[in-house]
Amino acid sequence: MGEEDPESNWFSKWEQQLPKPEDLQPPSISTPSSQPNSGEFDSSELGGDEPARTLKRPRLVWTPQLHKRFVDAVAQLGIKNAVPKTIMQLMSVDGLTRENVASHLQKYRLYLKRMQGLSSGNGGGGFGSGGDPVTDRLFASSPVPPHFLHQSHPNSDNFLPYMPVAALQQQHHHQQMAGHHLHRHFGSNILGRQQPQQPGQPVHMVGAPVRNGSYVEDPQSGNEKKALSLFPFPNLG
DNA sequence: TTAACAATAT
DNA sequence: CATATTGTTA
Repeated sequence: MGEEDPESNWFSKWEQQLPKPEDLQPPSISTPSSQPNSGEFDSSELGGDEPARTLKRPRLVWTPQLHKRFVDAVAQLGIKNAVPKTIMQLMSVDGLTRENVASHLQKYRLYLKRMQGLSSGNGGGGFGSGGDPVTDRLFASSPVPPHFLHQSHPNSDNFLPYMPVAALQQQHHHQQMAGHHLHRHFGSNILGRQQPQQPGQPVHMVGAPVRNGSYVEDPQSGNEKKALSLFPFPNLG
């Protein structure tokens, strides 16, 4: 009885939160009658769901849209302030955690670094070693600000391009003391995370975790953990 | 204690 | 390979 299937809980809700299906809608999907609910599940599914903490969520699928917001946030913040927490807050993506951004940020930095050292005219048609076109595909789908490749001057403080970032408002409230639980009442937020929608861009979530394209594994059903990297990009094939 | 970062694991 | 997770340091 220990193991259960918390996935479908907040999961289905996330999907409903989709902002708008840009133009992706492959044929033969949308089969609502088939919810991968492996039967057994907790019947305590009242409005007091708090799956945000403690439960493991499926691997986040970084869609180009999500990455776009990521790069956008980093660009606005500047490399200097581009730290996971700030980026996450500026992205205003529901459900996104600091760890999620941190992990992606790490890879993104590697991507930038790689590009710097390798920006030698290799226009010849052949990507040299290591230059996996597939790997860059995601990052390539988003324009990388040029100043990203610059080194922050140790002396010059921050000269951010523009910082209307009122969203950086940190919750200078009582921080959750470790060792005690705190019951909270969520309104429309699925996750136990508050989203300070302040800045001029009251954008909501972008990017779906799963839906026509990527798929998350099923912990109960065998071991088929095949996350397909298929995003709706007819352009970048 | 939190958070960033690096290294590692899945 | 992509993301998660962990370890270490600030």
